[in-house]
Amino acid sequence: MAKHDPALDALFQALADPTRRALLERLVRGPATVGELAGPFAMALPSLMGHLKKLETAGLIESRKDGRVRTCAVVPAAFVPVQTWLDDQRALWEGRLDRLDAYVATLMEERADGP
Amino acid sequence: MAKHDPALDALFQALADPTRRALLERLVRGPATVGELAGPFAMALPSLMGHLKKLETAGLIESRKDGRVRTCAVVPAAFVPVQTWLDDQRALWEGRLDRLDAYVATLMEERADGP
DNA sequence: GTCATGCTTAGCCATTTGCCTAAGTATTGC
DNA sequence: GCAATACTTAGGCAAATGGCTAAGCATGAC
Repeated sequence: MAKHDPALDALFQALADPTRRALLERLVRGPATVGELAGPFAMALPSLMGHLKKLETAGLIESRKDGRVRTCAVVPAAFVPVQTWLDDQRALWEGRLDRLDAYVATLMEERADGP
Repeated sequence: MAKHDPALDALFQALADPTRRALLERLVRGPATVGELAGPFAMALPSLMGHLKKLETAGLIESRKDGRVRTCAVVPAAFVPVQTWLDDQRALWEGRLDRLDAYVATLMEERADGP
């Protein structure tokens, strides 16, 4: 059990912004240049670059510069820790339900055996 | 397609903090009072209450006050939009791979039919 | 009633976030 | 070379975040 996973902090934080999620939604459909990514957004380029930087720092995207053009692509593996954390919580929750079921079953049996 | 889902903003934001994730990790195991939740944390009570408030605002937990004790419980359904967004992105990514496969297959056929 | 308990409210403070404009750098096209 | 293109860097600014202390307000125990 990780007591405090900074990678998860960065991942969830990166996903918490609508602009960054929109960028990812675009990039899962295929790589794009910074200019192409910026197109749909009513935002100054440096602001958008800031978002790309955060996505890259979190590991959610990678980018390479060819000449004067930077091309970005999503890194699907980066979503795994997020998915894993969510799955873990669901497993714990369901485990709790199972124990509750077992407990209720025990109560029922005791009642059936009772006076 | 939601152009900008504020609920997702709040959910991911809520999950981006290690203290709040730790609180959720505790609560998926069962309900707890504010005092019980605060126990393990080296943090002043008002700070921790702030985190609980954010979790509740995001819809990830619910709380009720009985007498002077407030009891909190996780709301598993609240995770659904997060999971859905992740699933959607994976589906889009996989769709892209499928189209890439199809494209490669087309190329291969063309080459086979070629001069 | 009085006091301890368990939150709650109010207010302050440092840092981070998200956005901007302006100016700079590196390629590419003519 | 010279200009246009595509980012990039630098710096500023308002608002949000995450933490604190101090004081307040119900409730439960005695």
